[in-house]
Amino acid sequence: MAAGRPRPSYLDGLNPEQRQAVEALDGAVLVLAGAGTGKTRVLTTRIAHILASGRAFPSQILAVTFTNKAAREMKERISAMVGEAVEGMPWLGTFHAIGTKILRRHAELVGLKPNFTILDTDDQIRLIKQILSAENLDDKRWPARTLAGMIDGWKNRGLTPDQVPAGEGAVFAGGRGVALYAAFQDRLKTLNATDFGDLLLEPIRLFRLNPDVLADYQRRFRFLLVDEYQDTNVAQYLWLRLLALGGKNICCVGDDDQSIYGWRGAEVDNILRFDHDFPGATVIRLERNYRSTGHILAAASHLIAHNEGRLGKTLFTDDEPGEKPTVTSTWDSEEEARAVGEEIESLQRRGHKLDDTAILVRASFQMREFEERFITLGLPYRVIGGPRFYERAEIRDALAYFRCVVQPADDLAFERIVNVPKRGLGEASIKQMHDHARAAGIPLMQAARDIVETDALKPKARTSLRELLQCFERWRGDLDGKPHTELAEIILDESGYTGMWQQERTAEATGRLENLKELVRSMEDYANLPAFLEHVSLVMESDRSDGVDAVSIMTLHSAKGLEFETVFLPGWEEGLFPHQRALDESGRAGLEEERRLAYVGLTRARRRAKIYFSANRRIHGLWSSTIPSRFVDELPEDHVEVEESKGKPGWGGGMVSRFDRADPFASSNYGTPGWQRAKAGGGQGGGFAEGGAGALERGRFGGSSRGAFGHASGGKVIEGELIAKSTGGSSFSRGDRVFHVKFGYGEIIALDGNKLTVQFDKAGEKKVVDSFVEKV
DNA sequence: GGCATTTGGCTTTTT
DNA sequence: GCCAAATGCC
Repeated sequence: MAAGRPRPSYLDGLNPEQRQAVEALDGAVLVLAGAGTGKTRVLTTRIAHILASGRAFPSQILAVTFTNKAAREMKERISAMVGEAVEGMPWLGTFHAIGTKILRRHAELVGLKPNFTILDTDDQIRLIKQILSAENLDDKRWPARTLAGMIDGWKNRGLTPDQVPAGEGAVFAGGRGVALYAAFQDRLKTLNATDFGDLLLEPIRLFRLNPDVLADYQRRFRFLLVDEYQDTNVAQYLWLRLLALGGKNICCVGDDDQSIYGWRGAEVDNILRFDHDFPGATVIRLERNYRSTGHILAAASHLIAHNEGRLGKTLFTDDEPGEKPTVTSTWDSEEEARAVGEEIESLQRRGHKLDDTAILVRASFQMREFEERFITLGLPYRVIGGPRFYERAEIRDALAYFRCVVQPADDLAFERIVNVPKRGLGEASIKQMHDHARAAGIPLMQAARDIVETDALKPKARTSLRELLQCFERWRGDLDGKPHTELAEIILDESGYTGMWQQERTAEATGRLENLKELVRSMEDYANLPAFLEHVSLVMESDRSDGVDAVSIMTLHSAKGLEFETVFLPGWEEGLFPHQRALDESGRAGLEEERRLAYVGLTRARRRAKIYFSANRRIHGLWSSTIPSRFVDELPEDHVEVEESKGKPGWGGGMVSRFDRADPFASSNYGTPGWQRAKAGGGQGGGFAEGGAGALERGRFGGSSRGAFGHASGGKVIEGELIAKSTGGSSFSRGDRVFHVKFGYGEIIALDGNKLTVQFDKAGEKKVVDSFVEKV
């Protein structure tokens, strides 16, 4: 791999923009890589190029990703290009893994010991619960989850307790939010633990408090590379920015149109502001798409063009136009699943592989209907995502045992397993230990040791606690003596943990025992127990794909980065997609993120994209009539095919059946908000009028005066902003009784255009748009 | 302390 | 309507 050669082979096959992105090594570079434009290829080739050209040693390159999967993939691809040199790339990993590495090296500087534990979300919440109950706060009124969410939010924004804006902490527990955050941080330090947020926040604090340490890393990292830059949160941005100070060579790759994690703290602004943050930055656009056919790309591009806050790219392809994406309406979600099932079977008959097929849903509750249908059909499928291996109770219990052996001060782990299996050590016994531990300022396990020597506990409890403690002593003594996998088995056995599941003799218990075996097996790859635990807190995946040809079912979020020959996109209905909550909570920004999600969904398809919406869907148990998603309207007419529903009657005509029976306001299909607005005629009424009227016209599928996807008059409407543009059309008046799908029954107490103030019987006073309620 | 019943919530998810 | 968690009872 001589540097002198005119054109190293790894540059072969790159298009001019990709090549520019690979070769522009100096200064700040932003690569705006549209969907399917070869983003990962550019990133990995760029690293190969840095190495091959001798600009830096592997250890001088910092390359960060979000997921372990992405990091692994990058490692593999780089080593394929440059050989084993990657072995020496110690700084390629997730933000959290690299943060941990830095933090362990300098733990003392931020009040931790190098062997600190990393708490996952579950531990974090249990700890917060303890703090809340110690403060005598009613956990009904002030749930630990809520505070955990707030703390995560602050950490995502890089805020330590003293930096939280005054007003923000005030909303929790009567102004005690920030104090509780501070208390939580204190507890973490006492436990020698961090949560995920700290893995970013603490390095920032470390760097700020110790400029010499920072300078050291700034010197070390000659090149910085960041994957999925649109997903970075403020803390990650600050972290990067500190490291990049002094005119570093930083290269961020991302796509603002695929930013779908705003709700967990990602700041699209980071990418939108890049050239402001790094003056003189080179911006390179990758717009040549190698994935999808022309029609799919056109549909996706046209859809995403409805977003305002974007940098703008124009994707193009040399591929044939191919099949137009289809839009199919169904009567209800059951028929939708049936239609998708039939289509897949038909594709299968024509020789398509199920592996090349995916169903991408907005919310996971949608999956069940497809699963049920596929079971009936005998169609193999796999659900991607869902509960992760290490989140399963048995795995967490086993890990807690191991943690107690390795880290006697790990109170959370000890508390988790002290009475699992049942040892007669209930709440009362645990309280004893807690009180003593707190009073003496010692870890729980040590407190337990003291208590065993007194007669504070009943003889029975005392004996079993003593036995447990003796076990831990013994296991700890074997840490160096026995191979760690063997020790792990001994621990699970002698503690009675495996015995507990064996006794249950249910299919579920068998599965759990399998998982435990799998856990022990996976330990073989690590040198010892501590090394394994270190790894497991950050990584640990369950995707054991079994090699069977099967349809993939997953959420749109987990589909990002994947691609399939055929993609089914069901549930394109207002309220579900875009999701009502995204609109309510984040208004326009929420809508744009939902639209990006739709864009991500469409661009997963190589040759076929099939969109569905159904007229009725069960939401929280209630059958509700629904309206096609505005995203359907935003697809370009010329690039989309409208299909008749496979099932019998489409919309207008005498539909009957289940809906009528299950519907609380029976026989009133024609009285639903959609119909009322349709009757009122087009743009009136604001709210969903546009979608509603259009939908019904399309519903008959006779084609309408506006064309299949003609845009109705009136501007875009975003719920949550409660646009009052309607005049006259409203048929409501004060005192009317109304029904709302979410809030139930209530009485109108005030009107303002199409905005109603309703006193709901159960939900209290709310402001709603009239199109959401119906007269009763 | 363990089991049965009631309650509440219900978008997306990584580390 | 369904599920997990929390409460209440024995």
